[in-house]
Amino acid sequence: MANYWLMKSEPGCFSFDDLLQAPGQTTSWDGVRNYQARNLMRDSVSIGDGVLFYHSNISDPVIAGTARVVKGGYPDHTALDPRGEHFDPKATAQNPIWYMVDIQAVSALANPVTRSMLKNHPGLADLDVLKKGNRLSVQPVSECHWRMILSLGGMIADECPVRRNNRKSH
DNA sequence: GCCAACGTTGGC
DNA sequence: GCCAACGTTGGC
Repeated sequence: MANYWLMKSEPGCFSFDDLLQAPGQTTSWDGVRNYQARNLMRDSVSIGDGVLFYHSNISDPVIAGTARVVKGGYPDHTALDPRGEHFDPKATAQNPIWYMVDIQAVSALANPVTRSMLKNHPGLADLDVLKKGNRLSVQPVSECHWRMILSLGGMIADECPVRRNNRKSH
């Protein structure tokens, strides 16, 4: 069963449009230098998983589009390049320390889902990216949240069936 | 531009 | 191993 993730990028650095224009509409998610995000990419992010592409650190943060994982965790070789900005002197070929995945664009959202739209949706109250102080650049997203967000984005018609079925027990 | 929250570093 | 200092993230 595929999993779902939210990945953050500052659009001034790399935007969803940049991904659409990249060769094969694919990019390596390199340069992540946070152990928690590293562990997720190394151990959990797998081929076929769904990705919400989130534009962070702008006046109106937004989920711009969706992508899919086309290559699971593998060593981030940019840590080995002494001239690159992601160089880590502690990394070696034998002990790469840092890992990355490859993602390929699937589609821009018909209606980009802004942060305020996310905050206004009661069903998304516990979405990780909305939590104060959450800086993790790769975050797990439940299937329920995934569906709600794609629904807000005008990509699918239905909302989360689990939520509908559980409503009586709340 | 401000500043709260977080992760990392390094002295002890 | 503690924790203060620091740098970074990122919403507002």
